[in-house]
Amino acid sequence: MPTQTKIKAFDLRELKVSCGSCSLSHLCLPHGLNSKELETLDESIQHKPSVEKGQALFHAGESLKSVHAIRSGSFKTVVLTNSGSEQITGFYLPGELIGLDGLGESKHRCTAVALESSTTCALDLDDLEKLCCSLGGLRRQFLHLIGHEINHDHEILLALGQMKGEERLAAFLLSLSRRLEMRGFSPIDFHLSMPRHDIANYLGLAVETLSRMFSRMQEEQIIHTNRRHVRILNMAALCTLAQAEPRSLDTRQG
Amino acid sequence: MPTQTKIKAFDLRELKVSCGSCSLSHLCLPHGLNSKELETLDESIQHKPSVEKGQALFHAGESLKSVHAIRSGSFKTVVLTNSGSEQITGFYLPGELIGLDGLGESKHRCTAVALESSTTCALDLDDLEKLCCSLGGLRRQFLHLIGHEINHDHEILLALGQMKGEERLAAFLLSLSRRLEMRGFSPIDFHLSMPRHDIANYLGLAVETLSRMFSRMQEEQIIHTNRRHVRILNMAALCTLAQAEPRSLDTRQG
DNA sequence: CGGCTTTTTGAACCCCATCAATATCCGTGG
DNA sequence: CCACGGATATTGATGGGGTTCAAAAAGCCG
Repeated sequence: MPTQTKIKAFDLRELKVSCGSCSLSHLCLPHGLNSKELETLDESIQHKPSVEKGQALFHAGESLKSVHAIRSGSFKTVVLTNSGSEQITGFYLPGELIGLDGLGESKHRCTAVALESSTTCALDLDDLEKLCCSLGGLRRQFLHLIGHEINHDHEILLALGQMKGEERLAAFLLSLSRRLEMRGFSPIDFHLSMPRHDIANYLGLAVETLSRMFSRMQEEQIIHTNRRHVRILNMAALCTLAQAEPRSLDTRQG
Repeated sequence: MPTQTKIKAFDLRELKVSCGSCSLSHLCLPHGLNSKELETLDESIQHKPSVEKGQALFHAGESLKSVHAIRSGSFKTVVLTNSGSEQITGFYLPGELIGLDGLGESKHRCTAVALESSTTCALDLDDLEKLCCSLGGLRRQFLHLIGHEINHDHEILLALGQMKGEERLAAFLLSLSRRLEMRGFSPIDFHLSMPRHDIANYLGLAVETLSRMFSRMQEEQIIHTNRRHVRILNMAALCTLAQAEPRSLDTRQG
């Protein structure tokens, strides 16, 4: 704890990396930009110090100055009712944009909490808007990322509205698998950065029910799981459960 | 039916109205633009013939050429699983933008079906992008409407994940009430353009359950309802049920 | 009126929430 | 090194909200 501030100061220098050298550029805003355009984008990006596990990147109600691209780690976004109950609206992995929900009222509507020690890049919204005008590729990619956010929400809507507990978990694991694979990780053997409680909330289930679903899918030899570690044993069965096409939750042929 | 084509041809001329004279301009994309800017926007807008009840404005899988602003009537958007079950992701009223979910892959991911005879304005996406560069107000409004779409999705997520049946219905009616009021209609006495079946699907309930919720809220003197007609008798109680602040589902003080 | 869709109501069952208890992991300190 | 406490996760038992099956009632339109 006491040494943390020193480490942070060090990191701040270390983190002065560019979009061009970032391993996530193909997923993030830089996608499709040439090296000159990347330089322009770089100038508007602010590399933030790490957010520690459990800390908030931003809170609901705060005015929206910038959107954040995740560089490492992971986040959850939470909205809450006046009665105090909360709903997790998404989990965010490196390369994904967080804070888009604030565009409506120029004010964050959810709170973003780090699931582990994480780093982000902040993109000033005014700068981003201006850049979008001069860089068509950036504009298109920004809109694509917005579209993905909406699509993702619709997928969960479908899960919450139509699926049974086990199917929801299957869809969740499949979505995670696919996204991890895009980031160069194993799609069949991975670590969950969030506790059961968060997954349950996200999927609209009680923790106990979720735990039973994990156990049942283990009995059915679909997955092997030990706490936060997950290995997918039968991908086909998982897809069937999730009512998805083999090896993909949301990619459609066209 | 046979006379329809003639009527359509007539309507096409009739519908050549401008954003400036549109009663929805304060809610729609024109919001915040001056008269000169409105003219520019008008040139990119295509007034479409009416879509009849049950007809689709666009289908899932079609490539995304434009987004649509609703001018009159109402729509539902539906996503579907491979197993055939479908989930309604939203109901759209005049002044609202439909088709934003397609931004992700430049392809519609949902099907938009008219709930009644409706008219729309089509905005070519390429034109809209270009206009957003020159018209800062338009750009901001476009982003706001996108933000509203995301916020709305998160509200339903909260409803599906946290609320009981009766609470979901309360939240739904309250959201509708507020949106109708913004369009100059009575917020406590209105007509539902969608059947029970659609509301039930949207709220993740069985039709029978939804019908019981309607009946129960009538017994509780919170609403009076006769089929598609709804009158709100006890707004405070409705807000309490929906876990919302009095007279608003999603507006926050700040 | 007759056939259709839409809506409501009834009864039985089931999935899941809830309450309760145990088990496992992890960090801290003895 | 092990003991201890707290957070996390699993498992069991019970009950309730909602689905499902079934059917009647009410509107719509020919």
